Amino acid sequence: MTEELSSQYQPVEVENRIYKKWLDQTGGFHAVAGDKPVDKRFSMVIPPPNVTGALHLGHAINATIQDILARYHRMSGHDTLWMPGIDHAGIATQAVVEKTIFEKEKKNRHDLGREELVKRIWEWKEKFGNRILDQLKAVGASCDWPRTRFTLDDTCAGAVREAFFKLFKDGLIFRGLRLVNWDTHLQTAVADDEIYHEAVKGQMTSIRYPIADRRDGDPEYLIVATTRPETMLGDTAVAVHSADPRYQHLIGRMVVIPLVGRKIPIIADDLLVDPKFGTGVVKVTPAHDPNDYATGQRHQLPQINLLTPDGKTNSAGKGEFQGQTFNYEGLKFSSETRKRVLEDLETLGLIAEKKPHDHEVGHSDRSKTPIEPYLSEQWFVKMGDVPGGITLADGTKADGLAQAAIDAVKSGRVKITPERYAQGYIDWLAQKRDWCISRQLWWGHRIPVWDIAQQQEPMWQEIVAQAPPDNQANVHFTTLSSGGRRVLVQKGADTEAILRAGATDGQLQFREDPDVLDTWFSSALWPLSTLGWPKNGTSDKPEDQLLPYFYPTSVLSTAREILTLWVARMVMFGLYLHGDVPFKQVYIHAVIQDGNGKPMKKSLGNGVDPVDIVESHGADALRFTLASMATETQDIRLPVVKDAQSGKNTSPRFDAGRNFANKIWNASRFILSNIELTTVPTLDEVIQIADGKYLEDRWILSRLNDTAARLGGLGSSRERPGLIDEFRFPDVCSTLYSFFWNDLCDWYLEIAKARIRRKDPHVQRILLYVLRSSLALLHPVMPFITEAIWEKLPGSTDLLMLSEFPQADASLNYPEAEAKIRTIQEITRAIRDIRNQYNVDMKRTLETTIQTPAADAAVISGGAEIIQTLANAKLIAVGLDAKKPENSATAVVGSTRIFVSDVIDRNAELARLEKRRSELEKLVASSNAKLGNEAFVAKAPAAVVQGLRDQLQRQESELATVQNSLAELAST
RNA sequence: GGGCGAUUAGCUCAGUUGGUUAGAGCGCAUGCAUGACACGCAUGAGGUCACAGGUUCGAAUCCUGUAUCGCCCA
Repeated sequence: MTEELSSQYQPVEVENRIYKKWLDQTGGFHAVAGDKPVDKRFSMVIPPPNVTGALHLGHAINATIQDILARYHRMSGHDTLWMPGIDHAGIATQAVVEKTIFEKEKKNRHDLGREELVKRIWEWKEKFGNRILDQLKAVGASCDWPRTRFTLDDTCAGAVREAFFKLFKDGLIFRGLRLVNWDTHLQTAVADDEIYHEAVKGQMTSIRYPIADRRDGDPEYLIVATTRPETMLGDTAVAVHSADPRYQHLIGRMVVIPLVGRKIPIIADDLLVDPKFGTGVVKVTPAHDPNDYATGQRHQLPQINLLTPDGKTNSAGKGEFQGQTFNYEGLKFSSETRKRVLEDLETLGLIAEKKPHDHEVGHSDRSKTPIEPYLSEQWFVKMGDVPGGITLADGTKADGLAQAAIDAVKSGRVKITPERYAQGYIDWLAQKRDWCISRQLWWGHRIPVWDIAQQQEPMWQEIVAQAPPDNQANVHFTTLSSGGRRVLVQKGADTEAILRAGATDGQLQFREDPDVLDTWFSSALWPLSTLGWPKNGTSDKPEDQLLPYFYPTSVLSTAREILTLWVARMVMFGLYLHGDVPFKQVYIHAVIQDGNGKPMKKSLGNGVDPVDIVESHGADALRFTLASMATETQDIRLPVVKDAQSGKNTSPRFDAGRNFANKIWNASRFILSNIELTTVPTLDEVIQIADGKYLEDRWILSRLNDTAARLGGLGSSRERPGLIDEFRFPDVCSTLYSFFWNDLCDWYLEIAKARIRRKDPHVQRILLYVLRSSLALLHPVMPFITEAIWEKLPGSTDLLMLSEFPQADASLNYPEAEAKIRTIQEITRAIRDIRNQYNVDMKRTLETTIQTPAADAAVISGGAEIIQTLANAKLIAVGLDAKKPENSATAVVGSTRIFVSDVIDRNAELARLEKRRSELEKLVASSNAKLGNEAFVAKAPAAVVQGLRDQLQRQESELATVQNSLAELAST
């Protein structure tokens, strides 16, 4: 044994081998639908990482958390499914691949064409897209790999089609003209979360708008300040505050837009206008600013779009003013047009003031170019309430999609941990803002909508009517309320064939919608699609059994920034499409920052690559450290340092995990090299041994049992939840750590060494039993090292990961042994303290006399062997009448006095005792003050008062003992 | 501007309904090659719980306000 285990744990040597062994023996952690009751099933879906992604610490901490849960539940005998997969991440992926192609071939997407670009992205995906999954494996993730899904694969595509079709038929998808965030470089709408804001040095320009039809007392101009003068070409009003005395009388009158010459009304809008800011007059450009858009809606103002999709001024950007013509068409909107507008205004003398002004400008995360608010036709999912309500898949009614998702959290059907995050979720949904789901991209789920030439609709109807009935149900015609376009929506491959057949005949004209769906649309279906929806146990195929068995999933563990974008939408779709919530619990994990509280970012160079840590410290060390950090606060700091040798970022925090792994390795090595057993003893055998003469055996079993109870709770159905069930991962780690390191290694192994040396078979059994259980308790957090040691246990054949998670057992509770060992530990520490204080060599045995009341004397005498071993002491006498030897040092523990002979240093002794006396006097004074307070004695619970009295008595007794010792010292 | 979080030992964090002397790891100090482990062992030092009020017999804990940092939403 010893020769094959090195004295330092080498994780790289074992991790690959162990992971392969798991894969081989479990079919890749494969789970199938079984026949267990609901409370014996456990399922999770992984938040699918982007296909372009590489593992970062956020992934690593979340994978660790999920894997702890998965392994714990699997070991608890639950059918456990952890569904893995990756997200096609529409805009991010397309941008990455487009960039690569451009760098290599100097071709853009239009040069390649749609089909070719999509083909190239698929090739790229096949080549690089699984990297992050391999990295997750390096961390130990026990996902059901054979089931790995991709949001763009056929199964997910089927779910997307089905969902879109149902939403559309129910009138919950509509076409609308809305202001969207427009990326003029990529020429697509982008979501709010794909935008970052950057401070830009700009200019606040005050422009004079002439008042039309001036009357007496009217000013000549209204002065309007703006940072974006080019948008004035699309102004459709100017707004003032209704209570502003400067302008009240002008409300309802008109101004003329310079350069354009259009007359626009002066309106009152108290939401838009802050009369204290600037001149108190605001221009309103509904088509180019979100606030103005809302204002436009309130006042039914026209919307004038000035922008072409590629960011230039369109034909609306011209006009006549004061007899001159101005035309900005074709100029770049926010740069060239702005410059020209300012020049022209300057020439006309209409600029009242210019001053520098820093403001925040939204930039596209993908192209890094400024975002333009852009009025365009997009597809939306209706989030708000619908007259008459909507019907969810279980037949119940809801006011609307957003409301259904709000109610699921409010009613507790979905429980969010930490609870405070529920409010943000509810507040966001309560806005019920319609969800723009179309993206002008090529990489993604194509929107399954076809425009039909109006006169051909009868022909369509005819073709469909001739199709098999099954297929007829898969198409839906409608006329859009906006614009009156006829469209057809369809799902299923067969109907698509019909469409294409009709088209190739040349008789029919239809145009497939060019856009793709927002990536979150397919992500929102993730728990459904990965489990096989819309199929629902409709066939005997195993993959069709997953949905009824594992849905709703048990836990979703994720980061807070996607609570709204992703979690809320999954809840919505789960209820609407399948009639139940997608998960019962949501756990939001903390975000790891660097040591200065800054988020880890590539651009800051402050990130730690988890793969580096796996290489330098081992996956178990990484996991233990991350789990120790997974608190319920929102941010956690990880001090980052650059490793001098490798030049890579790392953190000393990971050493704690590595050291713990090494400790586990060496303790196991020690135990295994000293046992001569061929099987692991049973619980009954161990209880029989514990009932023998060795106090420490009962104690360590009791400590082990307490650890199991804390981690996993009590009872087979966990009537009392354990730390893992409550997501208290740092407590899980510290409980494991203190049991294994302090109780087992520091105390039990040291006590047991004498019996180990004389090959006591009983101590071997206790050691093996405790080690085996410890490995099982540690396994969810540190799977590799525990599995590797497990292999070496006598008679070991099965995988640890498939063994039973130890349950607490009342017959292993030994409270009396725990109390006795506590006393023995105190005495031992006191003797060791004297040895340290007086610098006595470890090799010298200390002759010790202990003066103590009868009750403690029995305990101490019973534990004499332990004390003598661990403190290298020899107990000369123990008892109330034990006398202080000449020239001895004194330690005081409660009312016990410990005399260590022949180490006396009078001054040091005096100092020690004085210090303790001073501490005790303060404590006694404090306790006396409390007990002297009549209000306290009258109002505090009796138990608290009595507790304090007992404490005071102990303090006084110890103080008397110390004073006694001081007096003795003075008299010698 | 609105909401949320954090502020406890040099550092990173615990501290579960208010109640006995506020804990851990790292770091620090002293000693130690001890038949598992120096990625170790033993012992120790180190905290007016951000600040100011308040409630209470009693506050790190509850309330109000202030400051600093951070996150989310607009």
